[in-house]
Parts: sequence; C-alpha cells; structure tokens
Amino acid sequence: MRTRQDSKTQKDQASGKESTVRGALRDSESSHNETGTLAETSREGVGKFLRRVNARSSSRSKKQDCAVGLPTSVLKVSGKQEVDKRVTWSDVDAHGCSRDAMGNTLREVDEGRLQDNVLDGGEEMYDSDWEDGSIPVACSKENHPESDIKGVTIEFDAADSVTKKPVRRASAEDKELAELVHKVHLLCLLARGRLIDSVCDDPLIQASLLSLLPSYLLKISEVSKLTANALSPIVSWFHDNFHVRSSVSTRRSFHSDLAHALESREGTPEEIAALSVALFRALKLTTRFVSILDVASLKPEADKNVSSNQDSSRVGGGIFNAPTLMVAKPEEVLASPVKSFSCDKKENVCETSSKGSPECKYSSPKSNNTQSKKSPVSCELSSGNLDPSSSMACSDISEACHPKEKSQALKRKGDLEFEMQLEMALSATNVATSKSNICSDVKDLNSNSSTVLPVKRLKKIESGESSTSCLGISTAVGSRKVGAPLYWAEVYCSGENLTGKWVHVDAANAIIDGEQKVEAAAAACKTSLRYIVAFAGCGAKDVTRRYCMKWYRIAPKRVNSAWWDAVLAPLRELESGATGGMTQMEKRHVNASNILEALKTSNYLYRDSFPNHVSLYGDSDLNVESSAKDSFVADRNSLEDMELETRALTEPLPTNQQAYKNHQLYVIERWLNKYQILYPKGPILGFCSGHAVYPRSCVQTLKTKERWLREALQVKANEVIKNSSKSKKGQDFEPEDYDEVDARGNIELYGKWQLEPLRLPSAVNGIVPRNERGQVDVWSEKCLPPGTVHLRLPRVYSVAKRLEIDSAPAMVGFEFRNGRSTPVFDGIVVCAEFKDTILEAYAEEEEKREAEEKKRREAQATSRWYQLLSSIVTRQRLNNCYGNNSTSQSSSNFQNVKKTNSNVGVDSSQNDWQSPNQVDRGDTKLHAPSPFQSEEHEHVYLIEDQSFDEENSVTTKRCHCGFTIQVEEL
DNA sequence: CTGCTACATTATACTTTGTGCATG
DNA sequence: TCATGCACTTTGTATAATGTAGCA
Repeated sequence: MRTRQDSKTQKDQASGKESTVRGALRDSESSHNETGTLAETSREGVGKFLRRVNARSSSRSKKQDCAVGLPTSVLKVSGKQEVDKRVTWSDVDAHGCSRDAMGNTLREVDEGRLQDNVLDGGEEMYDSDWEDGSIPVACSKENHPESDIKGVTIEFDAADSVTKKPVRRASAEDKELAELVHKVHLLCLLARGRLIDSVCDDPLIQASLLSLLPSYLLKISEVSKLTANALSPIVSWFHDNFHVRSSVSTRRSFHSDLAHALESREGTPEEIAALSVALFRALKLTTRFVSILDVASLKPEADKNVSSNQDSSRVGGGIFNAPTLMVAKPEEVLASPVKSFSCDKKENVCETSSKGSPECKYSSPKSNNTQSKKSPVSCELSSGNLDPSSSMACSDISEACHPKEKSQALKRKGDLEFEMQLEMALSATNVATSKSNICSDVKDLNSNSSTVLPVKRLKKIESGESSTSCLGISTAVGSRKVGAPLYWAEVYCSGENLTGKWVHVDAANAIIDGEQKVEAAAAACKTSLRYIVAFAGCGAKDVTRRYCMKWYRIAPKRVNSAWWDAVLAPLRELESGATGGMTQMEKRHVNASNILEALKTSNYLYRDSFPNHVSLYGDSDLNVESSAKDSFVADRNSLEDMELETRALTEPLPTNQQAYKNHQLYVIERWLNKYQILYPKGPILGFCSGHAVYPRSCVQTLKTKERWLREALQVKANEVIKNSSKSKKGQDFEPEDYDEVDARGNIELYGKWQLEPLRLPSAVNGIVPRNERGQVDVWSEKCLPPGTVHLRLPRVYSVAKRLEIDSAPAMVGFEFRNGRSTPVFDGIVVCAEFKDTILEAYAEEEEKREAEEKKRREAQATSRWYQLLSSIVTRQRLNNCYGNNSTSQSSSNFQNVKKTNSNVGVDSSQNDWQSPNQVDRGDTKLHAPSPFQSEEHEHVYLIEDQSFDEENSVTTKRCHCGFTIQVEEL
C-alpha cells in the first residue's frame, strides 16, 4: 500500500516535472512572440539545455552509484564531484559571457537545478523500485570477488540482449533532451554564422583582399546589372589563389584565423568561404555568407552508429570538410605523428582526387588504387580506419579529452604504418568471418581507441555529375559526412531574371549558380540540408528552400517551425535591413501584380486549390502592396520570400508512396486517417504507384457533432454523414446507413462544409435555456445562449438562488476522477440583465463572508489562547495541590508566569508566556484575572465568556479563575 | 541503397454528465 | 425524512506514430 502511494507521488512528480519543462518551453515560445529577441531565445534555450544536462548527469551518477552499491560516504563524495563536473554559468562566464546579460538564465538554471535535484531524488526512489536487481548484483560481487575476474556472465548477457532486447527505444525524456540539444546546437551554429558574417565585414580584411585583386577585376563593382556570368572571372581568380587547407585550426579568434588565412592564402573551408564573401563585399556586391547548419539530430540516437564519425568530423571544425581537397603544404608542422601521418594520407587523397577518379580515391602508402578496387573490404577498412579526417579528428579528440591517451597517440610513424599494414592484412584474410573482431582488434591496435570508427562500405557515386564533377568533392570518403559543401556565398545579381536573383557562388570550388547541385552533393556526403542559413548584416535568413528540392525529406528533421521562425524573426529583420534595401543604381520599378502573375503562371499547381497556402503569400502580398504605394518598388527581400514560397508550392511529386504520408502539399487517399476525407475530391495532380495524388488542401477534418459543438458549430439540418467507414478499413458504406453510432460501431462524423454557426435558443423572460441535463455547456463564450452571461465566481450560485434569479450551472469540461470522467462545473450562466445585480449582491455577500470569516478566525485564535493558558493554569494548580515536591522546572515555570503577570513588559526575554497574556488582555478585553487570586472557589461560567468552535461544535466555557471546560454540543 | 510490408511497441487522443453511506 | 458532504479510486480503448526486420 505504502509503496503504491509512493510510486504514485513519484509519478506525479515526474509528470509535474515534464509539464513544468513543457510549460517553460511554451512560455519561451510565447515570450518570443511578445519580445522576440534572439538573446532571450538563446538564454532560454541554453538554460533549459543546461538544466537538462545537469539533471541528467546528477540522476545518472546517482543511479550508477546505487547500482555499484557504494557506501553512503562514497556516494556523497561522488555526488559532490558530479556537481563540480556540471556545466554552470560560471563556466560560461569564464569564456567571456557577461553575467549581467545572462543573469536571468543564471537564476533560472540555478532554480532549475535545485528543482531537478529535488525531483531527481524522487526519480531515484522511483527508479530504485525498478532497479532492485542491482542490489543482489552488488552483494554477489562482494561475496564472490573472484566472479568479476572470471567475468562469466558477460558474454551470455550480451548475447541475450542482442537476441531478446536488441534496442531500447528512446524514452520521452531522451526525445526531449535530443530536441533541446538540437535547439541549442542550432543557436550555437547561428551564433557562429553571425560571427563569421561580421568578420566578413571587416574593412581591413576587405581592403587586403582588394589589394590582392588584379585591377582588371575591380571593374565588376561598376557593372550596373550584375549577372552570374560576370562573376566568373573573379571567382576563378579566387579559386586559383585561395585554397582549402588541411591542417588543424589554430583555435584563435575567427578574425585572426581569417587574417591568417588571407595571409597564407589557404584556410579551412569556412575561412575560404568567408574570404570570398569578404571579397565580394569589398567589391560592393550584396553578398551573404551561407552555411549548412549541420546540427545534431532532432531524434534521439538517430546518429548513434555514426556518432563518433560525425563528432570527429565536427570536432575537426570542418577542417576536412573541404569541398575540394587540395594539396596540403608538406611543410606543415604538426605536433603529433598521427597528425603528420594523417596529413600524408591527405596528400594521397588529394592527389588521387585531383586525378578525378570518382571511386575509391584513397590509397594507403602500401596499396594502390587497383588493390582497393579489387578488394572492397580492404578499402572499407582503410576508409573506415585510415580516413585522414577521421583519424585526425580522433587525435584531436584524444588530445582534447583524453590526455592520458596522448602518450599513446605519440607513436612513431613506423608503428602506425605497421598497424595499418597489419590491419589490411587481417582484413584481406578474415573478411567474411569476423569483421567486427577485426575492427575491434584494429581499434585496439590503433591508438585512437577513444573513438570507434564504424566500418562502412565505400559509397559509389552513381553519377559523377552530381558530386565530383560539379563540386569537386572527393568521394573517397563519400560514405561519411566529409567533404560536403557546408559554406558558400550568395551574391545578389540584379541582372539575373526580371527581378534580380541571389546567385549561389562557391568560390572555393569555382562554382557559380550551382544551387541545384548542392543537394545532391550533400546527399552524397550524408549531409542533409536541414537548415541552410544565409547571413548578412549580423542577421540571418533561412534559405533552405532554394537548395532543397525534396522538402518532405528534411521537414521531419527540422525543429518545429514556430520556434525556428521565432528565433529567426529578429535576425531576418537585420538581414533584410542589410541586403533588402535597394541601391539607387539597381532600383527597379516592378509592378507587383505582374510579379504575382508571373509566379502564378510559373507554378504548375493550382494556386486556387491551395486556400490554406494563400496565406503563405500573404506577407509577400502585403509587402508588395505596401511598397507598391512607394511607387511600386518591390524590395529584394519580399521578392525572395515569394521565390522561396513558390518553390515551396512547386515541389515535384514524390515517387514513393510513403512520402505522401505527411507531405505538406500532396496527399494520397490511402494515408488519410479516420477523421480525414478529401472534399472536394480533386483536382488530381498526378499518380503515384496507381494512387491518385491530391492537393493536401483538399483534406478536411471530420469530427463528431459534440466535438463541433465545442467550436460553436452545429450540423446543418438534413446533412448526411459523409464518412465514418474508415474504421472498417477501406469499406465504403452508404451514408444514410448511419445512426448515432450504428451497429458496426461507426461514428457519425461531419465535415466543416456541413456545419453552420451554433444557434441556441435565446433567453426569454429571464429564464436561461438549458440542455437536456439542466445545465449549459460552456466550451467557449460562443457556446452561451444569446442573452446570457457566464459568471465564473465561486459561491455565486447561492447568491443567484437567494435573489431568486434563474441560473444554470456552467459545465466547462470533464476530468477523470474515481476512474470515470466527471463534468467540471465552474460558475453559473444567468441572463445578461441580472449580471450587475448578481455581481453587486455577490460583492456584498463576499464582503460579509470575509468579515464573518475574519471574525471566526479571530474567535478561534482567542479560543485557542484561552485553551493554552487555561491548561497552563490548570497544570500549575495541580502542581500546587498535589506536587509540593515537584520538580524545580515546573515551579520555575510558575515563577515565570507569576513574574510576567506582575511586571508586564519587564524581563520579557525570559519567558514565552508574556505575549499570550498581553494579547489576551489587549484583544479580548476579557480580563482574565490572575489565576492565582484565590485558591479555592466555585467556578462561574459567564455566557459572555464562552466561545463556540464551529468546526468541532465545541463550546468552551470559562471561569474567571481561568478554568475552562469544553462542552460538545449535541 | 531504397522502398515496401509486416509486425511490435509506444504515445496519444478520445472517452465523457455517480453512487452509496453517514451525518445533521 | 431529507439535505448535505464525503469517500470511493487511480479508465480503457482505439489509433497514430515509430522502430525494426526482412524482402525485392
């Protein structure tokens, strides 16, 4: 019984916690709408993340400790250490963040941590219910210390877990955490993008770039109508002069890194792209820095099996994410032999890639290309373990995170080469039998055991056009997220199209206007285009639509759009402020309706059949309209918005059926759920595997009569039921077959087109029209009968009753209590004309009630003081009578009281009885006389001295001497 | 490698309008 | 005899969503 209660409370706590977090998220979202500053968004996002991380780490540590069964003292110590390990804002401060700016979050985090700690306690207890098994384990370990030497059970357990419970599904908490990580990572990447963008505006860097530029290329800034073609000379010059470097970032500020890159004319892809942006800006071209935000997955564990890989590529800081892998300078001095080794590999990669072979381009020093081709597995392994970027990143990690392993990492080059050879020999002989073993063996041999590199087959790129020839990506490591184009520039070319256009310029790869190729190139490198953000003027704009043709694939991988839009809203303004304005030179007069017309005709979809998407045009329309007032000048920003929206609405039909399941634009009937129907059924936009494809806007949601009632809608008379057959999977019944709920268990459902506004009977003669249960269902204000009002006040019913005004209880919803759903009533519904009367009477009543309540409480307080004092007096008397030789303590008490009575206010610090007496005499004016006046007398209970306790129905009678007697009223 | 199906598991939405007993 | 207050007790089902395995 006790256990059940406990678990219940813990469950409540847990759910309370969840709801708190959720509420906080909601709050944060709503606050964006109100204030909408990025700083707040960031603070809240990061704050929540920290809270979660801290909570997790603490709970995990506790769980671990419990499982091991450490003694309490040890527990305490480890707990303390864990706290120290946590991420705190002081850490953040140490990195230069202003505490003032973060003050709110800091408080929030601290509070959150406190709360989480408390809750974690609960969770721990709760968990212990489930983790009883750990105790015997600990015991057995203690009793049989030799057992862990033998390690008998490990293999058995592992095999079991593989066969029986292969994977534990991600819990709601994991998902929430993943989402928080995703959000925080997004914010970080946004911040990084802004940082780079601002550095691109640096006049010194721009001037330096200009000084390097041949004078004939400077003319471009004088071109009035810039076209993509006009950019090609400058892009090819840049491509010839600046190269992607394959070495470690120096981890200085980005500004100095960029300056260094400029000086050495080589840098990370990020730096090279930034330099190109700076150059274009120096030439007075409107330019954005564009980046794929390669953010941590929104789904928990989604990248579990490639995590090490991904991480390594990330930790590498994009060093090897080079769109082109260019020859590194051999004189590059590197700290660790591993690095230099990696760098050698890099060279090989570069050489082969420059030869243009789309297949396995990597070759180890001792193997050639043909070998690799012939033996895919050897290639596999080598690409898995010898991949320069990975091993480089690994060494980075091991250096950064595992100082212990640094000594291991400092192996001689010869040793490493030996390991590689051994590894390849093993892979060549034991391919089929035990891949995993080889892997682990090799892993052990390899110093980089901290990061497990997954074995992946080398990916063949089916079309060279898509990746290698377009973007010059080395596909040698194509099976992992390496080599994807992550950074480029967008230059606004006013001479393109009718209205001007943002042109994709990847200067590092000498690619201009290759926006269609980005998706394929990224896909080849396992990078999805979830977020592509263009930065300018310290702002940012999501331009994913321009590059992503298969939106339905990335849509589920993106964070909820409301949050993302709220985050970007302030940044968008900054961005459009920096790029959207029109210079005098390129000012064009654009007829807004022409633009819309052009967009409409270019759209092969029926815009009219997308009523709900028209709103997407809304903003643009408005912008165009408003600017139309300013002599029809459409700004770049709204034009781009329109372009992006047009893309959103003209997505090609997916070829697989499942893509239609949650597709924003299209639908096929088979994926409709029970409460959905196509109405009107058409137009058919195409077919997919024989299924007709309809616009998503044709999907109508069906509800029951009762559900519609909540939205103040009622079913029109003589409407037939359109759909209720879905539950019978595919069978279509005749509509007129249905009653309320027919024999087949079908439910009556109606669509919006079958409804009309709710018409309830009006209140007549002060009588409130009620439903069949004598009440009014108040789902919203709209559900009130005309002429009535809802008074949501406690105890108002009695007021209406007293005034003999007709009123009906207002039911506002249901709740589950005692295992069944029960209606929840709140206030009453009365005719509007009585509202004021009732409110006045209610106010009066409440005043009276409050006064009575106050009186009652005072009386109760008085009574309790009386009781207290009386009991003391009684005790004293008993002591006096029967306890002559009683303890000194009681007599001293007596002395104290006596003293107090004679010297009120003097020596008040000595005893506690003074104030009660004072209160007594002051407030009640009953003048309880000194109980010590007479020792013996007959008690007299005066009526004015007695008090009545309503709660207990107890009357307390008092004598002047202080003696009280309680009489229970019957 | 991708798409599809089947199956298993988990999450979520929907459901929805008391009764019997003690006491005053 | 009637009005009032309190305890009782922790739904249950259907469906959507998600994940996985196996196959083509």
